[in-house]
Amino acid sequence: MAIQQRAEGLDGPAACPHARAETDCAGCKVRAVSICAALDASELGSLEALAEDVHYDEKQTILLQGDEADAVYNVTQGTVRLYKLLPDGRRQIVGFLLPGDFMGLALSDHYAFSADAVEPVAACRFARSAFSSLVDEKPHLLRRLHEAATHELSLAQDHMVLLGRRTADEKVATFLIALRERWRRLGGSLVTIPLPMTRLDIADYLGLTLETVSRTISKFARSKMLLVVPDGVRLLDPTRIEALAAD
Amino acid sequence: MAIQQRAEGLDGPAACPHARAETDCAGCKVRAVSICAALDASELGSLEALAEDVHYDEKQTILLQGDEADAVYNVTQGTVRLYKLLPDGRRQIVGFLLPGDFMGLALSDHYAFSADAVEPVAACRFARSAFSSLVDEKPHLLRRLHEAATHELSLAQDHMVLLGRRTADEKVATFLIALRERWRRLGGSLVTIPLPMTRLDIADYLGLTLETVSRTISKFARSKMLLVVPDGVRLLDPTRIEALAAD
DNA sequence: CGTCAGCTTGACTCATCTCAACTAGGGTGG
DNA sequence: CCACCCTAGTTGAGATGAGTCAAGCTGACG
Repeated sequence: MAIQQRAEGLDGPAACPHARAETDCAGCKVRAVSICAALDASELGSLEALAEDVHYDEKQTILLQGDEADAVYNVTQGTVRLYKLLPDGRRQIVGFLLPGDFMGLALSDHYAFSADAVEPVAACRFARSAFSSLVDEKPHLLRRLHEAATHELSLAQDHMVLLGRRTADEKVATFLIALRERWRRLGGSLVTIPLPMTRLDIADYLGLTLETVSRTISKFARSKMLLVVPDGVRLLDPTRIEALAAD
Repeated sequence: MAIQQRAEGLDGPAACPHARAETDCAGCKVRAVSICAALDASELGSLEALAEDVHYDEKQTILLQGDEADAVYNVTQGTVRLYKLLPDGRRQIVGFLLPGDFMGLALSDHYAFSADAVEPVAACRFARSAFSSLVDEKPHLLRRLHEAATHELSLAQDHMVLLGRRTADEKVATFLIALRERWRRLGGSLVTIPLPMTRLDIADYLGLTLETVSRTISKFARSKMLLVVPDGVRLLDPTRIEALAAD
């Protein structure tokens, strides 16, 4: 089952956040879908020299908003939530990272959001200064980074539409369809959508409460649009969900 | 008064969207705050050769989502709204552009949003192909573009927090304080905030209805936090508004 | 076997929306 | 020059989608 597949490959108990391990870009499963695809074999070598393989446990913090941005990351396994907090604790999740996704596009001095592991995560970590120098040397890597940033910006604008103008039903449906598409690109199923994040995570991503998310998913299940399975949902009538998610 | 200042300088009745006019980058009032600040005098010359001075009337469409992206723009005067529409007509404004702001950061094939003039607008228009070539030749221009894109992304994430997790009062207060800061950088007043956009525009930016925006502003006025003036507001008690906008 | 985090469901509340009436300017044409 | 209209804004009264509070369920884990 697709859900279990994602948990495989985590090499043993070495889930320490700073485990040094030899990085193997050539054999990297997510290279084709990541920033690294911009590089040729020799450039990959210089990137590999910079990379440090790091692992994080479920719920472990990867970085905090406001901290000095001393590294950028490329997620290779697991799911990461990126979020911002208001002073009183209200949280808005601004995105989920899946394998192949890059964190730290801004190359700025301080992180603009916090990040932690939704489930066990593996990532390539690059010292910011070294990565930044590499970017300065390789304009096409910068171009790729810029493309990634503007793609992110476009997704952010789509998410604004969702947060500002869509109903709870539409929000949940849109979330499921978009997530299905992302898993599909990573070789996932078209009908079973893994949901490694909690209902609260989904709620904080969609601008809802966890109860509303739960009720909405239950309603979809009651009307036979989907089936709730452990750590995910299975779409029974994708057409109706897609209709709710339209545009 | 700051509000009238912004209307000045529009050269006469030539408000046709494609009026050719000699562009004068060296004497440009918004150069220091725009993308163009990345260029030296000689580079400015090659940019100037590409630039076309265009004007738009109030409410005039500048570009439409989905259209082939044949140009990028730098706004020099006026205010532009960027927005996305849902199939049933619901609208989310994803941003307002003020003088100095760049439109078309993505350098992509098709526009991701629509844009029209809130009030009379003047802009420098660059053919995308020519601009893209210039970017390829000048890595530091690309770097500047990337910085602008990641800054936009950061603002977009802040806006997600606002849309997903803030109350109507907080939304309006945050909008006013952020807009004041933007006008201030352009030499505007600290107490009078010009609001060239309608209540409906503000509502569609904040994920509210125009009635809620109007009521909220009236409430702020009733509690002596601000004074409603023609085409804007004057802050009487900035501290309390800032408190509502905190973080 | 008890505890606890995650999830579901119900009953009730409330912030915001909807519908509607009314006011104030600004522009236009008779 | 005034009457009309149209857009923008304000305000009220009532409706409602989503939130809040609370109880209970379930499976994982020590």
